[in-house]
Amino acid sequence: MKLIIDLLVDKLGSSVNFKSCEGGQILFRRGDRPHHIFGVLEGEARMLRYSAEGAQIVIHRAKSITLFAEAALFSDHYHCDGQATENTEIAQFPKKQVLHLLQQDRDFSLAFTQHMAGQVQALRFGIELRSIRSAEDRIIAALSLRLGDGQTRLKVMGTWKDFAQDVGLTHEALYRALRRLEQAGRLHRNGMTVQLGA
Amino acid sequence: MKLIIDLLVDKLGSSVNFKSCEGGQILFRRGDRPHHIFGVLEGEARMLRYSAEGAQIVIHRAKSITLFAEAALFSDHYHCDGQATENTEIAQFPKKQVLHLLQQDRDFSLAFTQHMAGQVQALRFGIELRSIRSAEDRIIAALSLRLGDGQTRLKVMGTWKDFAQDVGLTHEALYRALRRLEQAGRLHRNGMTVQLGA
DNA sequence: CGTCCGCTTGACTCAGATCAAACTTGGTGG
DNA sequence: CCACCAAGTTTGATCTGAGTCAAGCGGACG
Repeated sequence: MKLIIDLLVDKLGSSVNFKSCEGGQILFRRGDRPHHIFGVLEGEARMLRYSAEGAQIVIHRAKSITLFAEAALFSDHYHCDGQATENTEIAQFPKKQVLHLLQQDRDFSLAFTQHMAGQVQALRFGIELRSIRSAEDRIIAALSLRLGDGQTRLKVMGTWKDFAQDVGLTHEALYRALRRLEQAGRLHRNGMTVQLGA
Repeated sequence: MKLIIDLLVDKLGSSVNFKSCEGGQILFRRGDRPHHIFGVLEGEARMLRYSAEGAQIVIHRAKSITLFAEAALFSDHYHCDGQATENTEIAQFPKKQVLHLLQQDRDFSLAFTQHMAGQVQALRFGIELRSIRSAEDRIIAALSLRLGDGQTRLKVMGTWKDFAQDVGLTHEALYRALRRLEQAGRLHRNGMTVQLGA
């Protein structure tokens, strides 16, 4: 199945606005009228708010090939700042037209809903995952969920450092836990390929 | 704005199936054909999978007045087990009819998408929140986000114990951090009402 | 050839988890 | 009206394991 970003690009055609941003560049400010929702094609964007004390609060780090600020579709103002973390390629999708699509194009609407449902599912697990205190159990849980039905091997996407981020550990903690898991025979690995169990 | 569960109940009328479940009761099993999506009206339901080693992995704890297993709308099988954690009131929404609504009822479809977008937003922040190591900063961040624009006071919903769960702390750690915040003058509280800053 | 970055390991610290216990508070029922 | 129970709240002592800082290795890539 197709990425929702690609689907949006297909459907909206020339209305999509591609943009190269430098690190730190502001995409929108809290309170602005939202005219777009966004996709990160390359790099990273952050959603920020500020505490009563003025400290930055990171709401979300949008990584490559993901949509963000979708909630702006249903609001008359952004509820946080959006900023490119580093040099980043952004796609801007006009809110008005996306809403129009959602209302007029049933296939798109369903695909969009499906995408959101998948996100919700993944994010919920992300939270439960982070409530597993032990690094080893957390890793086993994260990997187990990526396994198919009777499967016991899988190839982890990206680097182990990325994986550490995904599961909410420092890379050091991850490497150590992996080693312990290997020593205990609970897991074997070869590069990015992992074998659970014996 | 109306809760999505109430909207579903309104729209689907008598097709909605209400059900009282005892703790431990199975709602569906992984691999079953999904005929429903669910809402928790009272109590709690869990989504479970199992690691290669046979250990339970909690995917999600669905609390009161929330929808769960939405992803089943777009799958021909449940990808995890669903179980009532305790005595629980469940609403069962027939998948077929929900899909029909999504396709035929533009208002509902948009409301559903809006609901999912809100969920995604909240869950993303839940994850970022949990990456704040310090209990104090975590609490400030969680509270700050619940504040309106120029606001500085708010009433926390539920008990402090619930709040501790929400932000991923033990209640002990929460109470201690609250005390430190009060002593430092970063926060004042009176029951469930909190004043940020001086 | 040199630089960058992922990978790996070591030593140390500390804040939150855990276990335990006491004290509120609200509601129930006799 | 009070005894009682359940659940939230609060505090203390202790422990543990992930974070942090630091350093070294090795492969990829220009």
